[in-house]
Amino acid sequence: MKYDFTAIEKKWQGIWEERKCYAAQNGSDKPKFYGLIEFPYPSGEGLHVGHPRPYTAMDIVARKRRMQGYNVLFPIGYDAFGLPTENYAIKHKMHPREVTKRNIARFTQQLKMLGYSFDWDRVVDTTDPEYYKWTQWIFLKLFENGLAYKTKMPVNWCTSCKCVLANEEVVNGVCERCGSDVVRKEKSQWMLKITAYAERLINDLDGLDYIERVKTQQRNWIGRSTGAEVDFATTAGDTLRVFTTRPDTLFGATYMVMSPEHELLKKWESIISNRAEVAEYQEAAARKSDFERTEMAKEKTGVCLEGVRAINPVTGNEIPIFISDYVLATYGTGAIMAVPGHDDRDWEFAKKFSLPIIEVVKGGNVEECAFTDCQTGIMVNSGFLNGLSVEDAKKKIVEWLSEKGLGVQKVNYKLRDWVFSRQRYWGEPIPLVYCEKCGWVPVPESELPVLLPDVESYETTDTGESPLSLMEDWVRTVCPHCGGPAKRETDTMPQWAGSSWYFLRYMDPHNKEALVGKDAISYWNRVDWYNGGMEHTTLHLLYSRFWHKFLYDIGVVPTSEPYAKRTSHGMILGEGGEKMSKSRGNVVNPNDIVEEFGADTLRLYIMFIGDFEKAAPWSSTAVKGCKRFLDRIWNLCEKAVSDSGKDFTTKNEALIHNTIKKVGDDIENVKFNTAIASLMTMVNEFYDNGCNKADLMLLLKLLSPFAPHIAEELWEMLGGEGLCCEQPWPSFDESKMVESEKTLAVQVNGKLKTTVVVPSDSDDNAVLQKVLADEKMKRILENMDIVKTIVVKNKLINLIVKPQNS
RNA sequence: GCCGCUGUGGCGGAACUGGCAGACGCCCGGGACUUAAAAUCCCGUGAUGUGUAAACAUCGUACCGGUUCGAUCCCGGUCAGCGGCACCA
Repeated sequence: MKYDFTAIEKKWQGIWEERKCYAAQNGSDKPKFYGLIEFPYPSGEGLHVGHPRPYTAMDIVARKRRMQGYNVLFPIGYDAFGLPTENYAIKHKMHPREVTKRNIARFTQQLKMLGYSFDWDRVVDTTDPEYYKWTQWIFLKLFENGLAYKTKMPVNWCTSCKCVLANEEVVNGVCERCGSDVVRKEKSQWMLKITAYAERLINDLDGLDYIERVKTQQRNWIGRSTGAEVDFATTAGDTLRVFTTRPDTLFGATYMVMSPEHELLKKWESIISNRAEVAEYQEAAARKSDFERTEMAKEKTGVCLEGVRAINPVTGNEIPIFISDYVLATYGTGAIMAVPGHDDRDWEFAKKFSLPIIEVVKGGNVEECAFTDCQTGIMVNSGFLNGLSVEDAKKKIVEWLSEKGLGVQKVNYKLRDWVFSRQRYWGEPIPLVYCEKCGWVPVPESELPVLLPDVESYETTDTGESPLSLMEDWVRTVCPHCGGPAKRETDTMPQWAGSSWYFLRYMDPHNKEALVGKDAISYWNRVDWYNGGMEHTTLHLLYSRFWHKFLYDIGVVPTSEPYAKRTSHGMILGEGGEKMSKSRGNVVNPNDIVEEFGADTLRLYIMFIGDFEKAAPWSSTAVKGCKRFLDRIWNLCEKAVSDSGKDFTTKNEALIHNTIKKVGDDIENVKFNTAIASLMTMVNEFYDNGCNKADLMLLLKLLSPFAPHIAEELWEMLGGEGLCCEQPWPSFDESKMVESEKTLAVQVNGKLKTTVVVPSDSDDNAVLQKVLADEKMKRILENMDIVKTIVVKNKLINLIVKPQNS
């Protein structure tokens, strides 16, 4: 009989579904395991060959855990709000809901085709009102707790999407999604105060089992720096406050710089004598996008304020104040003290404007360039700090400043609050109404969800308002507080909203009373293992940690972190090593692979392709190797059935036990490629030295997480009881892992000469005698004295020799 | 500029804690089976050199140097590539 993968895969998918093999039990006595993958955005293109990489990986883990006796929650859902769907709907004059429904149906069919052990009774869809009701509920709680606020501010505006973007969505000055220019625009926006959680988001990383590069990237993004705020008196009478990480260099501060947007400038308008020049500079800066501002970074520009000067608190010197766009309004206090001797930017600026440069940390030549390598060193030209180390100087100056009431220690973060409104249709409506009398009022919980109205057109408006703003009947409402006339908020939430808590809903997806029931959350607790892409590290992963911490604070969830463990997979590249994309025409469709080779081969290949954590190029020829491997197993099993009278003996017991251990360990360490390689080695061994039925059944159990369909079919063919996927995971016997004989490397002066076979754990002398008896070694050692012998047990022997009589 | 990662055959990639570099797979070559092809099975396959051959020698993990009996692995330096952040004071 031939390996008819198409029929076999259909057959077992049907059986698994019918028996509900993969349904998770809430409140079971078994130990629980919650494995999570990032739910897909159901795009119109359907599943891409990149999707199966993380899915198969976690499916393997989930299947192994079930065999190990765990009650496993391995869910799937759809992150279905978002712009591509909306744009497609506009173009084809369909309702986004219809487009979404169609795309989800396609994804579901494709995912089922790959044989994933998802619990299909727990599917969530972020666009389902039963789901987004709770997204809105969380927003209301954030609002009630002062973590959602509306403010007029310069925002990132995508010129093509006609929509506001979060900082995290702007990449190199362009829109992360469409690549169009992003400009700054003053708009009134809903914001979430993620900065209030900056410290906890950074500190709590320490206790998590995340791969290091995820932690590093999040730390960099949050960007903590410790320093001090220092107040400078000015001749105008006002205090100019700055943030610095180097208060120790205060004696070297020879001028100040304010951002062009600094609010003191308005106040000083009347006393600045060159206000026309200042105003011109401010306007020019405002016209530039953030991107242009950084592009211009090469050449420093600025204007010196005439009529106001600052006073350096330690030297008492009057120093000039400049405005320059190299100082950001949004970081620190929007003003700096410039220490040109020890900061590249300040140095460059000082040179251009001929400002004094003072060395305050010994070690460089500040006339040549700024001496920035000064985290350690000795203070000079610094009055009462002279002779101190940088470290001591920092302490002393902060003490001195706080005594005088001129400064305090201060921690700053790069992280900004999260711009949470979008001017688009296909998102969750923000559940607030605006009343002239009462201001912003939350929609009562009992009235959730606030449903998306059916609009005629989803086109973006020319005014930059949400399409919902044109639905006057929907917008007009009554104030829940005073009953007077009020208007609904017409902006919607960003795509990241629904994905910030979806893993909680999986625990209890049909609950109508709460986003997750108390019993469900106390049983499942949190995600044990979450695998996802690096591209979400500073977006979804950070946002969802933030929401989870908030939900913890208000008592909804029992843990302050949502995910105990985070791993990440590399991208699947096109055949030539380039990124797979429609425009390059190198996209591989999983349907084609499944049709030609079967889902098991695709699953196996996508895991065998290379290091899971690194990018790997697709190879259409290498896929065949995995198909061949399955064919070889198929043939072995067929032979075992027809030769059932004969009893083969397994010669290599150690190999079997080593393979069990290796496959198990490799799965835990996301080394799927080497796990498969060791299964291949095992099969090769069976071909060389024979095997019996029991050996094959053991092989099938190890294979089943990787290639579950063929494993079931062959399990049945060999007369196995029950389902292969429900067998206990094989255990290994440590004592049987050691081989009776070892092949040792024999080196002379560190160079390999030959090998010898000795019984395991032979003592050093026995090894040496064996080596000395070897014909080849006799030849080599002729006329040589052995000076030293090094033996590494069961591994190698190294003889250090020198010629005789020398 | 700063932070992080990576560099191994024709290709994808292995190598535990410093101990036989190249597992496993692809490609390629040879053989068996076949009328033939495909499929399958068996053998070979880092480079160079010597040898009819079995075999042997030398070189080899980006490059230069160091530590060590022994280095893909540790240390110092250089080069190249990838990713993140980027005027964050």
